[in-house]
Amino acid sequence: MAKQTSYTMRDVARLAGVSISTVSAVVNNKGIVGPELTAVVQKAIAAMHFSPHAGARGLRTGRTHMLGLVVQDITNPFFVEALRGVEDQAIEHGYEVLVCNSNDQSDLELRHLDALHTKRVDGILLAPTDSYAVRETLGRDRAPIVFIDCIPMKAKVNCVVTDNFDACYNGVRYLIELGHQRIAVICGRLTHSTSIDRVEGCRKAVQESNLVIREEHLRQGDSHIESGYRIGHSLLQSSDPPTAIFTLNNRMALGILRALTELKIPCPSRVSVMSFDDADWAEVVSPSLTTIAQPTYEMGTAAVDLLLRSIGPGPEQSELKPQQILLKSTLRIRGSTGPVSKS
Amino acid sequence: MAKQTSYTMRDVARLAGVSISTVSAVVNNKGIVGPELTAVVQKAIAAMHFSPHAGARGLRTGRTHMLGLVVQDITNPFFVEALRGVEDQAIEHGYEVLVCNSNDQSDLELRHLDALHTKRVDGILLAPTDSYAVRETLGRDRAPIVFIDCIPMKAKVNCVVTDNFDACYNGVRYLIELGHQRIAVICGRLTHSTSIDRVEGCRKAVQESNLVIREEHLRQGDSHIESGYRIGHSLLQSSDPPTAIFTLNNRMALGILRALTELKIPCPSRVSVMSFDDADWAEVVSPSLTTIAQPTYEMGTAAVDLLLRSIGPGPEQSELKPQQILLKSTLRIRGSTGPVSKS
DNA sequence: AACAGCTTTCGAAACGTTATGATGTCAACC
DNA sequence: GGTTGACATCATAACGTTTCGAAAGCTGTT
Repeated sequence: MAKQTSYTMRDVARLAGVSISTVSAVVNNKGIVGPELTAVVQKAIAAMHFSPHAGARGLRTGRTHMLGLVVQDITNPFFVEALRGVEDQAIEHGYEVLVCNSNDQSDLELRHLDALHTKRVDGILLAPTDSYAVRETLGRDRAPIVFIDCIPMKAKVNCVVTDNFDACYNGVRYLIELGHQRIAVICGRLTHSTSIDRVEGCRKAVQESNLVIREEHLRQGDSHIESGYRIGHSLLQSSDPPTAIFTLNNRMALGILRALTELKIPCPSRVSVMSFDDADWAEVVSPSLTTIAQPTYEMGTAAVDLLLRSIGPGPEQSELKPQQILLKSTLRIRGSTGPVSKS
Repeated sequence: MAKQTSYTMRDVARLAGVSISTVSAVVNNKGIVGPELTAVVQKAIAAMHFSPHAGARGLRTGRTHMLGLVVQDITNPFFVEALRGVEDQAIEHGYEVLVCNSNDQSDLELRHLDALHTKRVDGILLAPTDSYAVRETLGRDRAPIVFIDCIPMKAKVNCVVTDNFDACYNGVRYLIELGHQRIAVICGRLTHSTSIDRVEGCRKAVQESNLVIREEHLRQGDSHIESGYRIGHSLLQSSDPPTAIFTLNNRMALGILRALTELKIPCPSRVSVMSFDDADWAEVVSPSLTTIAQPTYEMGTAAVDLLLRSIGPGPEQSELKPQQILLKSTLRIRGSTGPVSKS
């Protein structure tokens, strides 16, 4: 018959004929229990399939060994890859990860943050949907936070991000070297530092060559295929279409590609396409997609490292100064970009 | 100065000038506290940003309001989509989800399962890597489990799966109707009920038309692009290549597509390609990919519903009989499949 | 006046751990 | 032979909730 409830240390202690404290000491490898007693206790533990109650332990120690990860959109492979990094690094250090998808809704994000606080996670990794909303809760005596992918405006906080400015600067320079002068940029929401920095990077490269990004060539999308498709159509059918399109997110690039096929515009001979974020299909899609690849997995692991450092070993809220870790991206040149067509 | 630790009900009680039990009653909306006192307490709660300590609560009530989700491979968009369903449905019912990626390693899977038990999650959703290994721990007095995507061999358990047999039967029938006679099938690991059922479905359709799947046309892959690519190469360069390739996983289809482009074999005019699992890129890739789409998100929500039902309202392990929920898939015909070439 | 039956509030005992200080044992030292 | 210290074990008090039964304050009935 199935037991209603698991065994406790009390049960183990009784079976082993020792005190509860001794069991506890064995479970936690304190190394202060004699070898023969240790063996007896371990046998009892094994026999009962005892496993300590993390809740009770957390109540006592103030540590839950759980980390919270809140992402804007788990549908985006970028965040999945980051999640992998986070999880691997977390379990490496004996932590579990509570994953929350805020689905691009700022209210849901706040609800998740509250829930994580209630669960008393030891730390939070946050790719914010709405950095303004989040900042308000920041001051409270909550778990330390590390931001990923995005720096909440002006705030001095721990974060791990790509060098977005640099990456875009280099990407656009590459396009310019191919001879492109009319470059369109499709960005994400401009409330995000991520988008802002990327656009700035593009601007810098363009300005250095005495070019500009025309007003009508800077578009804002929502990071889904559809929006790329829509914007692609509009861009390509305009009176003076760009010769290169730079998408700041790879799913939008898929939309562009679809628009191109539909309109029978050859790529890259007529229009080049380049995209932020690599993907496993980038190589396979036709034409294969030139991308700027972020070290996404490493972003996850680095964020956990930083977080764990700021959690510290004991319950003391060690006040280290906030760190911003900048990761380098790499340009992966493939088939979708080429020299500008002589028209 | 930041507090070391959050406020407790004791603090709230003191501030509101009431007893702890009263605070508890208010927090839990027991509806037994007078209106004016309720207001006072709520004010105190708000003022202190009090949030109850879930660990302590769980210790007392035996419920943690956490669900564990263990998947083989979070890299696979299929599981991400299921995860979305799980999460949405979970928070809908006031649960959080602890996500674990077992990375196709059975030992890691068991470690996750142990960790979840230690955390005393109220229930577990499991897409098993190794259903044999898992079954051993099953009997113990642990949280109820619902399997997703895969039925652990012969065991009578709760699960939510696609009607894999049926889906493949229909898919292959469609290929046969197009005139294909030499159909290759690339399956996943045959220790999985999923793979087995799918292959059986293919076999049935083929046999009904007095055809066979040749030995050398039934290959086993590992669900990653590379393996599709490798197998594709080998299949296409064999002396008597198939006219249609059916991949039981969509990333392998990407590999096939790459092999086709590389070998300059036109699709679908020379070889048709069909794949299990839909993807957002399926429409965009060229040729667009014919797929069998599983209702993945619904698989997640249905699994949570089933799990929550078997958790029941109280701590009593309600012994409902195990249910197997079968979901229907749909065939999405696109550009990668066509009539067999007259050779 | 005494009591019964409500309703509202409270006190105290769990829940399963860990940590601290106390107790007991034994060997070694003067 | 006592004192010291080192070591191994234990009893007990937290940790922050929920829950149960008791207490207190009413209203209405006998």
